Amino acid sequence: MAMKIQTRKEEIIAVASQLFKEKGYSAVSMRDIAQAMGIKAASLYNHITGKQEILSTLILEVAHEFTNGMREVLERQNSPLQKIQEIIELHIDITVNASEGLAALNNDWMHMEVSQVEAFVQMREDYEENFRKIIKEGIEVGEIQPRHPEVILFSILSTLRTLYLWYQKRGKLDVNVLKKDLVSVFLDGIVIKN
Amino acid sequence: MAMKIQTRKEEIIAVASQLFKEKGYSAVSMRDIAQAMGIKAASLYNHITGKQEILSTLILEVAHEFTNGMREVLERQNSPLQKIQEIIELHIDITVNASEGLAALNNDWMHMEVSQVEAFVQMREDYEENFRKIIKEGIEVGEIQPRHPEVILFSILSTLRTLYLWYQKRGKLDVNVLKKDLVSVFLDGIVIKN
DNA sequence: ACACAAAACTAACGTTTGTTAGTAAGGTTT
DNA sequence: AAACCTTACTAACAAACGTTAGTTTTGTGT
Repeated sequence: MAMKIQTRKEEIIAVASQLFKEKGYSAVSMRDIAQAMGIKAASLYNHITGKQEILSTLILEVAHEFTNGMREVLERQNSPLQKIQEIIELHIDITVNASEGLAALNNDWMHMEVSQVEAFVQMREDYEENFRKIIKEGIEVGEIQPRHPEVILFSILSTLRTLYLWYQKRGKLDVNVLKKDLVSVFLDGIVIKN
Repeated sequence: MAMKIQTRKEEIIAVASQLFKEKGYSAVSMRDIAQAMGIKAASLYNHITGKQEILSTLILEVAHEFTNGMREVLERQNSPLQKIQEIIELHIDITVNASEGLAALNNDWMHMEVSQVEAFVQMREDYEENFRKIIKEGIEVGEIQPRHPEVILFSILSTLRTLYLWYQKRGKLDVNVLKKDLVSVFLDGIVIKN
């Protein structure tokens, strides 16, 4: 369930995120956003300072959800395998609830202001480093197969990051089924052993 | 090893694909491309008919590599599991050899002409449908775990499609190690069974 | 009914966009 | 040396861009 829209600014960001998802940030004009809201472009500036603010608000909002989610996973101090399962579920939950911002986060982060790009890249690297440590720990304690950690990290993260492209297109796959199957694919693989 | 550049048109497309990868098609101007080549924007039009032609040439080139690769996989008539392994290797090979066009193919296909978008989407759907059939067949003959085929399809394909973002950033992972580990992650999973 | 703030409007600005026209420089063929 | 491509150039175009200024409409509280 999406959060109820309260302010006009949030409404603009919601409409814009939809358009960004379809065509990308650079291909969406302020006039496009305004038209989608039934107003004129100049009117947008009563609520926001500029186009870049729409983008960065949108991206940093979702980025913080990931950062907070990761912090909670680490705080619970479960086993590496359980942590990985929780991260998979975290991504699925965010995708289901905030899927609009994910396209911008994945594809348009480089169009924010320079200082914000730097902060974003740092956040993303920290996130990946946390994930990498969990995988390495799992290998060390013998829970995870001794594959190149980078390959495992990238396989899981790629899938989770592009989930938004896929969810809702394939008519309403149940969230819990998705969680179960996705965890199963990554943890157990797809092969049936004899 | 990238193919040696022969015509001036190919050179333009090579330079443009690099820029598209960094900022996206819409954020790259003809003047940007020209400057990267050390000439003026108007000079580009001696070799190409317009900006969209650069994009569609680039995208359709790579798309055909995938289509041809899939056809060869199907022709060899191996077992479903072997076919999946070959598809994974196909993507890795294309990523290593033609990584520049993959960003445009993934993110900017909607900026082609309408008729080309339609052709592209059809090609992509056919490709996915072929892959889906392989997975379903694998489940039927008992080679693959009875998970939702869509989840398996999407997991593998998401990873393969965004491989270009990772490869070469993570300093020169050996191609054969990558193939082996990636196949292993998807087929066998990451868990060590007792 | 009046005042005030929120949010819309029109009009315009300076840039940047993709692209075209016309032309000059260089190399190769005749 | 003349003719001819190829490929670059300058100059300019109309359209679209993000954004600002100033003004009018709309809704709410007094």
